[in-house]
Amino acid sequence: MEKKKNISMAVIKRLPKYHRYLGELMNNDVDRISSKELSEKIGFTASQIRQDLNCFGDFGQQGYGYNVRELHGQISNILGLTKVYKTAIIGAGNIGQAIANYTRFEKLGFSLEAIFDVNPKVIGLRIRDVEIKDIDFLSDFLKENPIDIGIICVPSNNAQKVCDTLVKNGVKGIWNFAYVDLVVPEDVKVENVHLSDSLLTLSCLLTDIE
Amino acid sequence: MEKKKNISMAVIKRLPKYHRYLGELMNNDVDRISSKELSEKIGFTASQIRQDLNCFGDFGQQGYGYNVRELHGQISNILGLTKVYKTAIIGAGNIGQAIANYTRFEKLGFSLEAIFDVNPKVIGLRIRDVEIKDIDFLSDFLKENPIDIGIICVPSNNAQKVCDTLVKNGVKGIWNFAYVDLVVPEDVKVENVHLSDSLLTLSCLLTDIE
DNA sequence: TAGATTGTTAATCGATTAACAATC
DNA sequence: TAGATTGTTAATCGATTAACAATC
Repeated sequence: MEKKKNISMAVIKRLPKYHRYLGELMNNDVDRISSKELSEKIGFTASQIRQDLNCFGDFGQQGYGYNVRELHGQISNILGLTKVYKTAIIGAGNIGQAIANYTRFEKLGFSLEAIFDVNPKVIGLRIRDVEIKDIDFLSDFLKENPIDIGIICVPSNNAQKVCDTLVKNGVKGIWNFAYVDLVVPEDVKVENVHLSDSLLTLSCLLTDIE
Repeated sequence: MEKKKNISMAVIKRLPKYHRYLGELMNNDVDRISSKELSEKIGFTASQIRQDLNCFGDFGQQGYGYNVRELHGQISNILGLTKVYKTAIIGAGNIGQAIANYTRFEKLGFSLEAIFDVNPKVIGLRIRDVEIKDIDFLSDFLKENPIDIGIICVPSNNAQKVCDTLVKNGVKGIWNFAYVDLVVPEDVKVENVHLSDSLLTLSCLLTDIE
């Protein structure tokens, strides 16, 4: 096993979109596609598509294009969708509950193992068969049940503390919905969903200036 | 009023982060900050910070740095936070309800005017004093009540249809949580929150390849 | 074989960083 | 005035696009 060292973040950020479009093509029983055709659907240039894919291997065939099913499988592989990731949600507020209720993530191979919260009113409740546990037991739980991805949905002021607990107990992936930038060791990966940033970006695009 | 024509998306995407960090500095009663100090906090280079800010004006002062309160105000202005945006949520499922329950967006000047759904079980319910309306009345509602930003939280297969209705009734900003790429006229801006893409990016970062 | 389309190198474009004169 | 720090130009770096030989 060797790290994907030289793959730029720009490329990685495009991979999920390839995965999605190829999945749709598969569902529509399309067998093959050229970079040119895919380009028209997905909105990247054909050149960029070929460059991106060639970061990972020679998946195409001259004169033919790409086999949709095979390419989808390759990208699934690159995205790490061939294994099951164990996840835990910390914070069962609005966003935590929303994420817990999603079923799409399960289908992609992300298994929700536990939910934690501080609020006695929600502790003991169940979301899709997963009981909300007292956050005081987070550390103990992680020691017994290794988790791959911690999904942080607590208020910003508690997020770093929760993050530290996760990291201390071996969690290597953090999906962070709190509006803070978390500090983690180098081997821990953080992916932020900063909804306010997203909304402000939109607001900026809608605004003219003097 | 003149368009921010030559500002790259890379710069725009950083603005919310400036806004957030400067807001925190203000809360901590910091009066002035140099690009170097801000660089250490925010994680961009000092040079990049100065370049970014100079896209919009000369906000600093040689030998002194930037006045925190003034710079925060300028960025609020650039982000369009000086006006109130009227928003409507379409789709009162998990994510729609979560967004509706957020109060931070109200504080930033985004006012939730209405919520729509197809499900008779939720129509008539209220989230923070906003009643969930029948989606059949969306078009009529928009004609009477101009909306700046439509927040699409319906399932992917209905998203484009909802989007078309919004656009047809003058909505210029779409905050899209559905997992599709929407087609809109050039003068309509779409900001996507594709949670699956985000999770898959994280999964990719956690994965080694052969 | 002829046509199509890849993989890949080279050229271009854009974004980031470095440097420094201007100036508070 | 001396020191600090900006605004801005120039240099570098990286990402995208174009071009085309290789080859199915």
